[in-house]
Amino acid sequence: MINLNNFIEKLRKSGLRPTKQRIKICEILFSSDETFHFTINDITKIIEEKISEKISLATIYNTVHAFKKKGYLKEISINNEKNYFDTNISDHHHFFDTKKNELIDIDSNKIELKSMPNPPKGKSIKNINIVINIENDSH
Amino acid sequence: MINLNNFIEKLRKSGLRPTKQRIKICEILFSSDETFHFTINDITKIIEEKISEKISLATIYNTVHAFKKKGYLKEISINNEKNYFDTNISDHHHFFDTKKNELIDIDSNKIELKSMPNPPKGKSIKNINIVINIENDSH
DNA sequence: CTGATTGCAAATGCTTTGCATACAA
DNA sequence: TTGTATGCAAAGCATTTGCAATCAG
Repeated sequence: MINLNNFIEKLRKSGLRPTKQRIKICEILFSSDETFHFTINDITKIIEEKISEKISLATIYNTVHAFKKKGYLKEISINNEKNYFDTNISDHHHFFDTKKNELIDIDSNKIELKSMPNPPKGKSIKNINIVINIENDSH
Repeated sequence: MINLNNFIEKLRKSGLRPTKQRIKICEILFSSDETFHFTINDITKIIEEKISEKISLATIYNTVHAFKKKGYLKEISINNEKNYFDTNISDHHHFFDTKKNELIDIDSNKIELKSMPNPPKGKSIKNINIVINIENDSH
């Protein structure tokens, strides 16, 4: 049983007013302990289907970006077609199923670089982004 | 000295008619041996500045996509903001300078994975995409 | 000639913005 | 009451599409 007060607390703590819309979106995103990968379109559909009161698209964009800024979500670059967000904010990488357009987390310690190339002079490494594209066998 | 006939040949061989526009774009992209990273906007500007006759945006899109389909270009996913193409079609990865929005190639053999995570059942690895974001020192 | 290619303008898709209304504190 | 947040419709931007005019073979 999920306690909405947790979400309300969470929002308040980070300086976001706990509005009906934000709480609803929290419920959708953070009710499960499992990682949730989604596009704006995905949650918009979920809201349309499961929720009695509509939330405007602008608010959905606002909220997702606010959550990202507060560190509750990570934005993921997979390809140039879709923009994904991830409730797993830890340092990690992804499998991407190119047929099903589905993301699977890869723990950071499961994937290590043997030889790391030196960054150009005067530059240092900020972060590393690894996507392993996968497809069905028999190719 | 670049011979346009090379481009004309190249185009003909792959079944693309060597039009004025396509040859011009070949010149811009393939005259140097060095890797060239660009967005559609980049070449559009180059064409506007350096070329007497304009090439319509639709044709630029057409041509770049045709070249990609023929294997002369690779499309690169760096982030969700810009869509890059690369004249280096070999298997390789990239540094991305997040301040200058600049790409630098990393040879495939300079960056090896120590431990490779197993793909989910029934799936096999298609390709791996690594982007190392870099920034100026003193951060 | 004949089908491929170009160029324009309109259409699309996704995201952002401006502003009046509603809401939380 | 006061500043935030919402929702709508309009605007923005990158990309694609439809189609008539043009070009290559």
